[in-house]
Amino acid sequence: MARRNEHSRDELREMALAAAETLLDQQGSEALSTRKIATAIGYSAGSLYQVFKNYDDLCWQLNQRTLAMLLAALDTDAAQTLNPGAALQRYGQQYLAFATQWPQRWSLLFEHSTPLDLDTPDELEQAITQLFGKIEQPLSQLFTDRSAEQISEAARTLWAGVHGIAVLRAHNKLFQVQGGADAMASTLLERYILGWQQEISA
Amino acid sequence: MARRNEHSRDELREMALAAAETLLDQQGSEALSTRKIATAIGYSAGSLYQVFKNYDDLCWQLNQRTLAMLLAALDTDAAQTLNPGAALQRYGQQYLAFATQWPQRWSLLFEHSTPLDLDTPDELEQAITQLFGKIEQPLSQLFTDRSAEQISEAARTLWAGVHGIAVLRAHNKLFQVQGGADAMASTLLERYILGWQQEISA
DNA sequence: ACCTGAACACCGTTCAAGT
DNA sequence: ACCTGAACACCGTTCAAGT
Repeated sequence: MARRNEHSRDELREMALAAAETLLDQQGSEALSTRKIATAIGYSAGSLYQVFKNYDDLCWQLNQRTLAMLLAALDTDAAQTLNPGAALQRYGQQYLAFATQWPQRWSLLFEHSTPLDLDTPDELEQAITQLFGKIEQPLSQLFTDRSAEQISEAARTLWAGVHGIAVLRAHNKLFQVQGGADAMASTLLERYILGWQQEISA
Repeated sequence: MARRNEHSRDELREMALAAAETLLDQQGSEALSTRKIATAIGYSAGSLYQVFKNYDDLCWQLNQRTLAMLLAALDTDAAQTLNPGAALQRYGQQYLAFATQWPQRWSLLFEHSTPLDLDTPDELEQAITQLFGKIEQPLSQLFTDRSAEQISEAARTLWAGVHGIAVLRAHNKLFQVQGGADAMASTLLERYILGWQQEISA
């Protein structure tokens, strides 16, 4: 049957991704399925394969959108008006706030691992580089006489640290204190920076 | 058919968990299934429900075993012969090494989230408390005049930080430098401690 | 060209029926 | 009491057939 052509390929793709995001937010990644997405937009499951290579590809496209949202949530303009230390603190809080606001999208972004592949979408890599760049900027203001490699390693370390706090909070059961994540991220950043300055002066 | 009774309940349970671990190590959590486990031990899938409440329960029991292994991998006896800073460094390296050696079991432990449940196995909570205790011990040697709450928060923060590094390395694509994780964990611990000492003396 | 519905090979889970 | 095999309600994916 059928030859509806009511929607262009791009429209279909957009509808599918939007429906997937709603399902993801409401029911979690475990409950997400091609059949549910198709039903939600009034198409058959087979139609999705016009627009997505497979389910894995669909997840990557979701993750790309999530990463774009995350980058937008890290407000670089406002950070640049602050002193470097405060800018880092602000990024950390914004990162934790994002993970709180979009727990399911954020989980999919970091837990969906493509099995043994060559690809790793190029646009995703670029977005991650952009994310690190944001953190490197205030760091290089604070540590002017450190090499780019050292700044880069510190940015990755601090981001991993805040990420770890967000991960453990997202999976609950690891902190009894409820509002502790913000304070933990704050002291992590503060003490790391203080400690690094100490190293330099030594 | 059948009334074999060749194995006791405990034997069946042990066989199933061992087979599940092998499948998990070889094919990852995505490919793990009750049907494959049952086939591997020569039983029907239905038999597993004698011994496990459901698939989720099976995963929890796997995770409990993984957590016991992890605790054993953090060698407390040896750490106590070291100075506190070195002991923390050693725990960090052992944690990263464990995540490298058992990537699939370690992933399941931290990514398997039980959906909206009341339970959270008690034994798991206890094991986590034990894990934090190991980190608190050297920390309280280094910071004798800090409260138990402050030591506890620092232990959780440092562990979350090292965990974040392990998570991002496990999912690749976030670090170009390959051997960087060990160095990152090392500087994270060192600078945090140095920074905290700075705070105190201020 | 676009879309569907049936088909295939998988899931977790239950339960009547067999020993 | 223990265990199975069929059944049920789901999956992702493909593809002949329809418009």
